[in-house]
Amino acid sequence: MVRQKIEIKKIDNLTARQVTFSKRRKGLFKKAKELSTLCDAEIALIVFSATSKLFDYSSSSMIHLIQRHDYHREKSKLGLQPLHIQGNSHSLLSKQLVDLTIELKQIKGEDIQGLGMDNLMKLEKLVDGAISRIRKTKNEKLEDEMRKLKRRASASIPRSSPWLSYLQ
Amino acid sequence: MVRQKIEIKKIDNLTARQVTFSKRRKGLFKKAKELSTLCDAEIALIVFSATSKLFDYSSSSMIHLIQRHDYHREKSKLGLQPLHIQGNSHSLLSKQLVDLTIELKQIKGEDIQGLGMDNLMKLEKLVDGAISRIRKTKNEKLEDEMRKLKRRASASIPRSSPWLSYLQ
DNA sequence: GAATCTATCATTAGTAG
DNA sequence: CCTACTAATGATAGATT
Repeated sequence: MVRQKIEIKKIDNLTARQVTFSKRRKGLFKKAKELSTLCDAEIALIVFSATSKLFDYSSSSMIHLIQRHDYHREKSKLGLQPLHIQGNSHSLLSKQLVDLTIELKQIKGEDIQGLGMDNLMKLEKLVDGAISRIRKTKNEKLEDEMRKLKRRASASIPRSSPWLSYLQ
Repeated sequence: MVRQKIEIKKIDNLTARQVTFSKRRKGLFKKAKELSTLCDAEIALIVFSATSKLFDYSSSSMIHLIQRHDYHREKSKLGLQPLHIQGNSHSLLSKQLVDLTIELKQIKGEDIQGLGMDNLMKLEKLVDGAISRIRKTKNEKLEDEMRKLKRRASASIPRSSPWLSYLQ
């Protein structure tokens, strides 16, 4: 038989429904992954079959995405409680977590599309500072190692040894 | 121009990425709804754009699905706590908070005395990547502004206007 | 159930408005 | 930010194994 266009309502036939579920589920997950890759989006997808089997996918961590989702709702829908976090200390923690996560991502140079020029320049300055501190520390450590090496060397080798003179 | 098959990796061009995001996101939500209807499945879909905008869909209640998801994890991954339902998740949250805070400090180049050479070099690499991404984004934004300006200019000003020719 | 096939339908890249 | 267009790619219904 040739393929028919189907109407979007529950498929009556059990076997046909299961087959379609398996095929379309696969397609859906594929599309979700593609969107995440192509457009740098964070995606969480949860699917329960009619028989309560779980299938899920998340481009990063499911907990993080779900918390971010809550956080968003909390912010936007005035005063609406985050959905599954009880008590204020908890939601405060979760808010801090989301804020920190965002800050961290931005410092890593991710999720910065939404920033304006001014914030981008602030970020650049911050990261510039970071890298110079990191390099400074690296150099200090290197010099430290050098000094140790040198001390050990001059203790066990005659001072006149020519191949170490460049350290002195 | 004729359509090309595209490879699944992050789209470079900012505008193209946004357009594709909008189109494919629409398609993804449609497919999710269809699957839910056709096969009687429960589905939750959360999408964050690169600019941190939230889009979501749930065939029933989001909270219900998320809790069901947690419950499933709890059962299957021996003893792993449900992620955001009271009780111990509090300590889990605060541990994450502490870890994140430390990571953030170190990326800013603070509190790095205790690190070894290997970790310092990893940090340097990370921050190097960050700064180039930040600069790239800055440039994209600049170019975008330029393009807009240019378009507006050529639309409202006779093409022969000499003082804008450098933009063309 | 899963894999394969293929005619058909559905989505979308590239572009313009 | 949409909407619309079109040619091409991609997904899948229905059947078979």
